[in-house]
Amino acid sequence: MKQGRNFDRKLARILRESAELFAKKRYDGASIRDISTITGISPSGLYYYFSSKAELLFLIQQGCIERLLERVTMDLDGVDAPTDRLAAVVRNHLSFFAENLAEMKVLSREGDSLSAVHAQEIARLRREYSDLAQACVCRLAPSAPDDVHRIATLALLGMVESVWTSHAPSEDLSVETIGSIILALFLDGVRSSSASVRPKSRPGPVTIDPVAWGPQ
Amino acid sequence: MKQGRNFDRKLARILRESAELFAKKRYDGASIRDISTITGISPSGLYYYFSSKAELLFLIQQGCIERLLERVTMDLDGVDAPTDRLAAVVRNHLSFFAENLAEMKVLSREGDSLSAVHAQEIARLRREYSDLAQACVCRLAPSAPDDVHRIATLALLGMVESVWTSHAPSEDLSVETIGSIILALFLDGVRSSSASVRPKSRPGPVTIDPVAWGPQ
DNA sequence: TCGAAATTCGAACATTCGTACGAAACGCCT
DNA sequence: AGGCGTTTCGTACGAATGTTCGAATTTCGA
Repeated sequence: MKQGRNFDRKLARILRESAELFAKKRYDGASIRDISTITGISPSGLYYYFSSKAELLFLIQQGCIERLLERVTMDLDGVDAPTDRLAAVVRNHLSFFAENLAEMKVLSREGDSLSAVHAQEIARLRREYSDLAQACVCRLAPSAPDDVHRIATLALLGMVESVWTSHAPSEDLSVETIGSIILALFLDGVRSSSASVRPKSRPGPVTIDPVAWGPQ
Repeated sequence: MKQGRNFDRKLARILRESAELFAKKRYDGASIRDISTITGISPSGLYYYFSSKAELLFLIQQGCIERLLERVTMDLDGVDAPTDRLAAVVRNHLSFFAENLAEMKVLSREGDSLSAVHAQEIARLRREYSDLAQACVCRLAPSAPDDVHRIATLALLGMVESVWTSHAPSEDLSVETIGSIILALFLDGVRSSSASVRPKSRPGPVTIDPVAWGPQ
């Protein structure tokens, strides 16, 4: 046997805990010895699971965006109406951010610090995701020029990201409410969306009700 | 004489050139010796102008956001119509970003890495700016609840920021065009704003910083 | 021109970093 | 139980980091 049964599981744990440390202290601010402390594995022992610190960062980012891509693809499957497709993208991006806060922070903040080949692979996956979102935007406003599609897509993803990176973790707004606000904002703007947002919803579970996401 | 005449001028030069290095290689990635190289001042000589590397970062961020605040305040002076006020905020934020790309990247990406007292001062200035923008959003949609105002403001500033930080290097869109797109997007949403954006204005192109995603 | 204040520098310090290496401990299969 | 491949660790190395300090140099008013 090349690797034991627990190899993948233990690596996954290292990636998860390292991601949380990177999210809290940044990539450069968290040393291998810090990771050793929180994982309980000696510094040299860690190198049995990855070959360099930069590769550790790459594995975190790669796993994160691959899961993000996989989930949005599943969520879009069978959805046809342009508005519904965009709603699915927003809902997916937002809830994935909420459920993988550490990894997504690392993904969005530590774009550098990668070797050239690793950076290229991450860039490829990011573009794949961005293109997927842009296609939804494009179908929603077919008459607009492509420049608008590009800027609007960038803006949409940036909206969600900025809300999560500069949002205090203990806010009382639910993911559903924030999603409704952002979706209404993106679809119809501040002026007409101000009245369409429903008042504070019941403190429901973190899972999202797909039906409640229409533009009403 | 306590300080020579050139002290402030030379410090300003150090801050500007350091900001560009921080924007390119991040705060942790740029060493004092790197700054020494690009400024032509020996490492120890730099410490005549600041007392620590963290203070250097603080001075960059403080100067940047203070100038940003000063300019948006001037731009808003005498403007009454809510729509015009928001347009002023968007245009100011966007053009300031374009003209101070390095400093703004440092301001938005290196929020940590500051001592507690320095971080508090920067946070205060940031909140001052954010409150100013939120007041404009509030006047634009008075009937919306405050939660919507907060999210919408966060989203608006995040849109602009994400456009600048993840802009593909080969874009030829002018600042005015991007501003029009974002403003229309924020006011009326994708659906109705797609037709309201003028096709392609002819103000001069904007030089865009390369990289951000290329091999480090 | 002289001397004090302002400015610059070279050299070195103590840490911390990522990582390599060889040996030890572990677990599984026959 | 024996033995082999997997996993873990202690130790140490070379490089790079932020910063200090005393001396050298420059600047400029009197």
